[in-house]
Amino acid sequence: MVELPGYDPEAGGRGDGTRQQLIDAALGLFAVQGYDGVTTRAITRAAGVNLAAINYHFGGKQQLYRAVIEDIVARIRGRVWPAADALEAALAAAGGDRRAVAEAVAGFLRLVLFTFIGEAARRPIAGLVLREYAMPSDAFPIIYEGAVERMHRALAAIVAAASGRPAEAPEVILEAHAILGQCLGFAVARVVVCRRLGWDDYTPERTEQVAAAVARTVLAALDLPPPGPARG
Amino acid sequence: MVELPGYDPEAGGRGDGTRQQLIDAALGLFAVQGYDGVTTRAITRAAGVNLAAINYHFGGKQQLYRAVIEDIVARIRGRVWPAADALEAALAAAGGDRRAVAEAVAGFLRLVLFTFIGEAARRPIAGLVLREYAMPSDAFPIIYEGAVERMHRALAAIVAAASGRPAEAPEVILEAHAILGQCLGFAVARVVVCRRLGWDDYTPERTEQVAAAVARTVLAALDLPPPGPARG
DNA sequence: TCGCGTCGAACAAACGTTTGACTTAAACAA
DNA sequence: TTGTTTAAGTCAAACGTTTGTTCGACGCGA
Repeated sequence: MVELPGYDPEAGGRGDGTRQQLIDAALGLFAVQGYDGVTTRAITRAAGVNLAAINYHFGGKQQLYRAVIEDIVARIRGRVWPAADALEAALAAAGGDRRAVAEAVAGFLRLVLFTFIGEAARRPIAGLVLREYAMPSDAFPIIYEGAVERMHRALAAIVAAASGRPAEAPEVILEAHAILGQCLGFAVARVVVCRRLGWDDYTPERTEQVAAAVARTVLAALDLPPPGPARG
Repeated sequence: MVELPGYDPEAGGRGDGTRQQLIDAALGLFAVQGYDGVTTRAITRAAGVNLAAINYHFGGKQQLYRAVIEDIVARIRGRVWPAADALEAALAAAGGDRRAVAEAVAGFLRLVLFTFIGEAARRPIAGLVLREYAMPSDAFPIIYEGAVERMHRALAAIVAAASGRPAEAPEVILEAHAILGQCLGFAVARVVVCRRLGWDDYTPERTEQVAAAVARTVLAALDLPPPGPARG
């Protein structure tokens, strides 16, 4: 983590290691404490680099934040876009087979949930995204166009496929967002969920429980067959 | 603590007005910009009072924040607790009448939604609560025990009544939270919803649309009859 | 008179940023 | 090889500003 000074941790320029270390450290801190709650000194200390490195590599705290956003959007995009494409292809291929639709939906929801609350390493990503929801900065369009909108359209396609209504209809979009909210709710209100259930934190097993509950609720809401005990 | 019974806010001491002005101004600012994003100078300027008033009346910025939390919890409690009591009474009275259960549920959801996103004046409340979800301070227990848990238990009672399972079962609690998430999602991701639908902001009419979409989704998920076009 | 509340001014600490000297790796000439 | 140059990167120290907080004087009703 804290690389020894003087030597390049990776091939290429000497400073590439410092740059990435700053982004990684800043991601974790921004996600937990917010932009204003984090000082440049805290970031550089966590990254194990000199205080002046932020301004040298990024030009300032604000530009570092933007770099962090671009970094996580690239990561989300690599995960969500292929899944969204696959989902829409599966919906088209399913035709009227509601059981096939249900399975595609459940799989997509599982991926969204695990992206949000699954691995602890991925949690800062959700934290930053939710923070941009609550207090959009000028980096919000990057997130929206790079990741959120694609996921949202996929969810609208789900509702459209299950109900036969057009995916662009406002009520379909609203219902799609209601479904997204079910996933979001477990990310944004983690503290509440854990407190209610006596959990200290999410674990992979508990995330499976959450995913199962969300799948039950969503599939029932869409009048799709519930997930069978075993694959059909 | 912030209680006023027996005392009237204005006619009493000279400083009672200043105290409330500070709480009101701080609520709006904290909700939009977060604790660290707001300076004591901005608060006192917005409240139209002297800079030293915060420390005189509350002892510091942190204690002012706590007073704000206690203030909004009292407001939420006055709205949510009676509704939750009424809901559970209605559920008990409904017995096996699923249409009656559906109506009680829809009414409760509407109230929750309007509390979160309805009137613009009430929006800072949701903003602060969601902020405490994301970054719990030592004031979080006040919110949780004063408002959130009661609402959460009412939602669990809904799921229990609709499905016949015990309200304390973990999967029932999880599904209840999934329902809450549908409401939360429209508060936390207001920017996304508005962007997707070309809205500039929520209006009372649009909140009705949202409430209708949530009601459809939730009632379908609980296998309850959909809301009729007119009251039955 | 006293005590409460308000006010402008000032405080020390922390903030983001800048500076200039130093270190390092690679390129070039002999 | 050897010596020099060059540019990139690192570093401790300091910059000016803003932060939350404190202070002492002042106004006013009791």
